[in-house]
Amino acid sequence: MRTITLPDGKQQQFEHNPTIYEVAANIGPGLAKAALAGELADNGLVDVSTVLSADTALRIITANDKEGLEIIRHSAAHLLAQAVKRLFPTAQVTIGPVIDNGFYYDFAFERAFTPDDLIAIEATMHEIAKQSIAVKRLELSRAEAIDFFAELGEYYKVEIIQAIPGDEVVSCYQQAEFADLCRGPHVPNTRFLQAFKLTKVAGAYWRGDSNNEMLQRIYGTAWPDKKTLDSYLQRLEEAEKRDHRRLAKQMHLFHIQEEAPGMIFWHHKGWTIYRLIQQYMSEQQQQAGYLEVHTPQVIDRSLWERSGHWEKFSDEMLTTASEKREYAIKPMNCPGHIQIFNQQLHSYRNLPLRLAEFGSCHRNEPSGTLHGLMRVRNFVQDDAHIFCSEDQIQAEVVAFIDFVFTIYNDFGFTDIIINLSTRPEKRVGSDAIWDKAEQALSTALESKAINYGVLPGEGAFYGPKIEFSLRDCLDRVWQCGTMQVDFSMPERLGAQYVAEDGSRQTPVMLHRAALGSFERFVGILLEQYAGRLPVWLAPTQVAILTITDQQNDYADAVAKRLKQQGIRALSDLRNEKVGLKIREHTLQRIPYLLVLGKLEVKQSTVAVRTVAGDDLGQMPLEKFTQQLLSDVARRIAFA
RNA sequence: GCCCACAUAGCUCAGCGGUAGAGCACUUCCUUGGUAAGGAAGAGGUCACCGGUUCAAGUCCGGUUGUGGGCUCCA
Repeated sequence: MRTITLPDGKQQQFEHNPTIYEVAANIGPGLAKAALAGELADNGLVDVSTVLSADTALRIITANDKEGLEIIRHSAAHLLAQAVKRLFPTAQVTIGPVIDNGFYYDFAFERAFTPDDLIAIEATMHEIAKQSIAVKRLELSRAEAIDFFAELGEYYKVEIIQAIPGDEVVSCYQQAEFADLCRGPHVPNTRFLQAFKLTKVAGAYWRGDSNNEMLQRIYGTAWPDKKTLDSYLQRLEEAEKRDHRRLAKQMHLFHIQEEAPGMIFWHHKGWTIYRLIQQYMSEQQQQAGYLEVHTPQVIDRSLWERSGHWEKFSDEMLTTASEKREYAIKPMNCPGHIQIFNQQLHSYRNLPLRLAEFGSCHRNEPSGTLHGLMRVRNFVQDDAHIFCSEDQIQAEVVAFIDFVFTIYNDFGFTDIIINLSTRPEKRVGSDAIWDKAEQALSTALESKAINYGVLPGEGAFYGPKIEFSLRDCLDRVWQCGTMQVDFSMPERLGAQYVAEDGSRQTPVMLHRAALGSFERFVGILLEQYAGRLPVWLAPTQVAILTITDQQNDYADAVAKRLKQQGIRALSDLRNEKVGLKIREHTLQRIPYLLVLGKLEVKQSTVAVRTVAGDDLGQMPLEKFTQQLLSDVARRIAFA
């Protein structure tokens, strides 16, 4: 007698040991048809074919569950591998995990898969899915599994199994002629796989190591049904319209050209956004106790040798020479700030000392990594270095976390990804120092009750860091803010202060940036707002549109008044219909359009239309400007 | 840096061995029109660059540079 307890507390009794499928069928034929897997109290997710040989709590998983969708995607990856093996028997399979929105599978194959191959593979996948092939779980000993895959010529699989400890049973999933090493669970039948699409091919290193050979990765997306697949594909298309590179062309913000790869030609409108953000940061930092400084763009090689950067990053540093001296164009600002610190003997009373610089840095990033404004070779950091004693670290880190959140909030970001990156293999400094530094950061995060992930081994060579990352329009994650504890560089470059007891001490240096780089931040900001920036950041806040040339004098007077109040306004006096003017300036994402015709001149008003298409009606100019200036001061998006 | 794809007018794209095309933008003229495109005419291209195949090359082949998507990297 078996008793199975369902999530709603109801129990089912069986005379025998039932499978999960039987339990589902007992509940109803609809659920039996939809059941993808089961979740057991002790065992986690298992196949529907699992026999329940003990009383247990059970949750039936369908495509409507998050876990069910992942199973569909995982099984879709197997289906992809099966189709590839059918069409290209000499291709070897490797791994095929689930990712956000879909899956991928890496193959080793003697030639590149073409876009046409992808179409053929997808068609074969659909064929197999339609054949309703049962997916069966096999359990093998490690030795049997090695023989099994060696027989098939799947040497990557053999390598994977060889890494599994000797006493473990390994599971495989078989669907018709195809078998894959896998923990499972999987859909019971290929007919559950209906709504999928292969999206792209790309190279990927075996085991993610660039010393290894490159495999071919086929990406796909999979959903419970056609409708959700279609809506996903449509969302993707919409997201691509927010791409900052596309917006930059439409709105004339910046461009990049062949002669300066990874470097930005800022046009006036883009530069206005950039300057507004800098101005804002400058004000915020001043209030937070930072002192702005400025250091040379080009510094003798010897300083970079002493700082340790030459040894580690010389390949990515741009150099120049003059009068037999070799210089590096600065890739970072910290050594420069230490030089400023070292120009006087500091007392512990003057710490923490916070030196800030909007420092223009050049890094010769590998060509394949460049990406619009997000990854460039010349960027300006909102950089600062805090010189402090060990006791002050905690408070400074906590204060900075608050600082970052305030700023991101002002820019309208709420989805902030926070990670703590800990000691890498190649590093300077003793373990005791690293313990202390990592501790300082994690304690600060916990004191603010912040949810964060840990990235083991991802820290900088001189210290651990907290990273604040934001997402772009395609949900790719980009690191923006950072807070890094550095116990090494001040010592290397001879920074000292006099402690309370008169002894010379080496300060701790905290490297930090809130936005990261202005370039990347502008990129993220544009995508966040699809180009419709909040009025305080909009490069042009108001466009003045005349209906006929009868209103030109009035328009000039309105424009003059707006500019007097520091409002960024343009006048469009062209001999064109107002409909065309509205269209063009709306496409330029100007938040407010003032339409001036006979009526407005007569009544001394302006007719206000927003970028969203709302007609706010006629009002006196001063009423409009007061509202706008108040919105700007409060940094809110629109009236 | 590695893998794949792409590069044609200012922009978006068509053309895929046989005399360079469209729409929008631009210039000129007409139009003075009230909330997302008024009309007409005109001008605009060493088809990224270098080399090869061919009677003939945007078109086929090789290389270079850049861009896009991944991978690796990111002080």
